[in-house]
Amino acid sequence: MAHHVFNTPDKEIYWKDETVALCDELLLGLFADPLAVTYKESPWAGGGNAGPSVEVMVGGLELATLVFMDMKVSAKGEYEIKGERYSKMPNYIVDTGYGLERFVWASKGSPTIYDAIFPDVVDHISELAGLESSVSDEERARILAHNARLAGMVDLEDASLRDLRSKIASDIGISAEKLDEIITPLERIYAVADHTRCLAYMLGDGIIPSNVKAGYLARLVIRRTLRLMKDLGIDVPLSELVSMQLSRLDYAVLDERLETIVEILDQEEEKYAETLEKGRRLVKRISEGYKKKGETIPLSEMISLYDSHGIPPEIAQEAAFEAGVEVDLPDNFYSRVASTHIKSEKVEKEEVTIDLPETRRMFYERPFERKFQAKVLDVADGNVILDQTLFYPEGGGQPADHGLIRKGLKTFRVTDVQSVGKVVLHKIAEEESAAAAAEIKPGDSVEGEIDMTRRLAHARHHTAAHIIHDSAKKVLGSHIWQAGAQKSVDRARLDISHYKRISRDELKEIELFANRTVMENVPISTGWLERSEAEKKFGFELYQGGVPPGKSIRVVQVGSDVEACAGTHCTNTGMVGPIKVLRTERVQDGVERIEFAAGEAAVLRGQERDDLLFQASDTLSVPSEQLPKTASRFFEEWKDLRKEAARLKEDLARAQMEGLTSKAVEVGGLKVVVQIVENADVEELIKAASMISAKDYVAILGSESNGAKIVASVGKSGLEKGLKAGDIVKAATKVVGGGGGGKPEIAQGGGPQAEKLEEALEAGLAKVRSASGA
RNA sequence: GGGCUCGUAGAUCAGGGGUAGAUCGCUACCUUCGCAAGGUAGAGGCCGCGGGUUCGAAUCCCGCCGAGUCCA
Repeated sequence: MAHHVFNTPDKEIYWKDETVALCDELLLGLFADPLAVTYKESPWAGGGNAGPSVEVMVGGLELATLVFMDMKVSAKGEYEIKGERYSKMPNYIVDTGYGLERFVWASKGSPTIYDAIFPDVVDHISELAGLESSVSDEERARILAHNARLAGMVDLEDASLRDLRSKIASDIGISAEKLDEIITPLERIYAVADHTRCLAYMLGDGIIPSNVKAGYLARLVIRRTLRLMKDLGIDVPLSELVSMQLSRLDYAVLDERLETIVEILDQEEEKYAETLEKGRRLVKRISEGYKKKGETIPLSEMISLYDSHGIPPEIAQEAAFEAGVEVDLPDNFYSRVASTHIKSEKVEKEEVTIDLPETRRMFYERPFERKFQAKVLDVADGNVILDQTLFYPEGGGQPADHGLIRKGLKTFRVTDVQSVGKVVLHKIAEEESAAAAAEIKPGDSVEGEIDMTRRLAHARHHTAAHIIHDSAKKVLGSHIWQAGAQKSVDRARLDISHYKRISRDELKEIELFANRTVMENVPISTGWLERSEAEKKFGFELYQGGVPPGKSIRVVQVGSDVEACAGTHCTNTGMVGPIKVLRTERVQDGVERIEFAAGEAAVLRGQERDDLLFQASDTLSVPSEQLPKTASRFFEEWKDLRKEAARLKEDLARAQMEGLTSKAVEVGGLKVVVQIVENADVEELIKAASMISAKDYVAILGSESNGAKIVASVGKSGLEKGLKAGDIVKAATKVVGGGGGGKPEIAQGGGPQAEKLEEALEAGLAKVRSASGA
C-alpha cells in the first residue's frame, strides 16, 4: 500500500506536516490509543534521492514509513547523507508506504507477522524442521511478542544484536542463551516462510536468477533460503516450498509457468551445491598451503574466497577447520568486503533542451515515401533542424536513417539523426558541415531524401526481431522477455531472458517458426492507442522494449506478437524475407542473445557460410556432406601421427646415442660429446642429450632447423664440478646471435645465424674447458 | 553496468618461460576358487581458440569464446 504526491515549485499539494496529520488520522481511526503511536524522524537516502523520513510505530511495531524526497545525488551538493552528497531538487515528492500486512498483524495480536499472514506455511515449515508450531505454545508466543515489541523500538544501526538480545532476555526474565535457543530456529522458520513467498512473487513475475540486477537479488534470496533450510535440517527441494507459496498467491499461476519455476529453482539449488562443493575443495587446498607454513588463513584470503568464488566465510571457516587451520574472521566481515569495492561515480546527466517547436514526424504515416519538403528552423553544430521530417531518429534499438538534404542544386549527406526532446536533429557529414552551415539558413526550404535501402534493411530486421521474439516464446516458454535489442543493416540481435543455454535444436525450431510466420504473410498492424486501453487489451507484455513515455503509445502487432514500439516496420511479414539465425551467446546468466539476419542480409550471411563450406571441402577434396566425417578422421590421424613422431624421435635419439658417445672427447676429466646432428629438431636433440648425460657425459649438440638450435646437457660428474648446462648454451648461442637457457642438467637455445653453428659448438666446448678448470 | 577468479588426462587439480605432472578412474598382467584390497606395467593431452613478444610460450601480453563469483 503506497501513494505518492508530486509537488512542484508552482504547485504544492501537501508536504510533511499534512502527511503526518493524515497518517495520524488513519491510525486513530483504527486504534483507540493515540499514546501508543510514535513518530520517529531520520534522514533517508536511496536510489539517487534523499530527504527526511518518518517511521510510524504502534506499540513498537513499525506500521508505515513516510518518505519525503527533496534531494538528489550531486557531487557538489551541500548536504551529506550516508556518505553521499545531495542537493535540493525543485520538485519534492511524498512517498508513503503503509504495511497492509503489518496492520493485519497488529490487529490480530499473533506472535509474529508471519503467523498472522500465513499460519499454514509456518506450520508446514516448522513440521519439516521437526519443531512444533509456535502459535500453540503460549510461552513462546509471549516471548516472541515481547521480542518483537522491543526489537522494533531499537535502531539496529546503533546497537548490536547481542546487546539487544540480552536486554530482552532480562526483561522477560530468562537467560540470554535460553532466549537465543528459542528464538533462533523460529527466526529461521519465519525467514524461510518470508523468503519463499518473496521468491514466489519474484519468479511468478518472470524474474530469472542471474549474476546481475534483479536476477541477482533473486539468486541471493534463493541461496540464503537454502542456507536457512540447511540450518533447520529441512530436507526437501526449495521448489516444493515455493510451489506451496505459489499455490496460495492471490492470482493463478499457469501450470506451464509453475513447471518452469520449479525447473529454475531445482537448477539453482543444484548450481549452488556445486559452487559450495567446489568452494570446499578450494578452501581445503588453500588451507593445506597455510598449514605447511604454519600460518592462519588471513582475512584477505577469506575476502577473495567470498568475493571471487562466492564462498561464505562461515563455510570457508568450517572447511578450513576440517583441514586443521585457523581462520582470521572478524565480525564485520561483510563491511570489510564492501570497503574493498570502489564506489562507482554517478555521472550527472546534463539535460539538453532545445527551445524550438516540435518536429513533425511523418515516417509513421508515410513509411515508404522517400522524399519530403521541409522548412529549416535552425542549423547548429552541423545539425539541421526542420519543421517536419521523414528521417527516423535512432531509438528503440533501431539505428538512424541516412540520406540527403538538398537546397537548390547543393546536396548534403545526412549521417546521423537524433531525437532530442521533441526535436529531431539531422547531422550533416563532418566534411560537409561547414559548407552546409554557410548554405542552409533558417527559413530556407529544403528537400530531404531517405536512403531507402538502409531504412528497409532496418525495418526488416526490426520486424524480424518481433517475429523471433514470438517464436522464442513458443519454443522456450512464456517466461521469455525481451532484455534488449539492436538492429543494423546487415544483422540484428535480440536478448531474451531464459534460464539456460538455448540448444542447437531449439534454435533451429525458433528459426523455422519465424520463417513460417514470414511465409504466412500476415499483415502487420500499427497504430496509436491510449495507454490504459492498450494495457487492458494486451497486458503488460506490450512493454518488451521498456515502457515508453506519453499518454498514447504506438502498438505494433505482428501475428501473435503485440508490442509497444516506435520503430519502422514492414507492412506484412512476407516483406521481411528469409530470416537466418546466426548464433546465440550467453550475454549474462539468464539472458541469451540471438543473432540473426533478415531479408537480403540473411541471403548474404547464408552465402558467407556456404563459402566457408566450399573452401573447407575444397582443401580436403571431399563433398561438403562428408566434411564432419573427414575432419574428424584427419584430426584422429593427426593425433596418431603426432604420437608416432614422438616415439620415433625417441628411438632415433637412442640409436644415435652410441655413435655420438663414441666420438666423445675428454676435457678436464669429463667426457664431452660435441656434435652436429643433421636434420634434428630441438625435441630430438633434447632427447639425445638427456640420454647421453644419463651415462655421465656432457653433451653439446647442435642442428640446423629454422636457424641454429643448440642443446647442452650435463651428467653427474659435470654437475659435481659445478658445470651448468645453461652456461654452456648461453656461451654457444651468443655466437649465432640468439640466446638460451634452462636447468643445470639440461638447457636449450638457438639463434638465427645457422652458418656459425660449428663455431658456436666450439664456444660451448670452450666454456666446459674453462668451467671444469682444464 | 563494473570488479575479481578460473579453462591442463575421463574426474579433481599441481606446474606459471626451458623434455607436460600427481591423485582417482580406465586397460592388461601378477596374486585368488572367485571378489575386494595390494603389486607391476600401460593407454589416455591442439595445456579453450586466435594473434603478439622470445632462440624457445601450457606459462608473459592483447583479443575472442566458455564458466564461476561479488558489488551497484
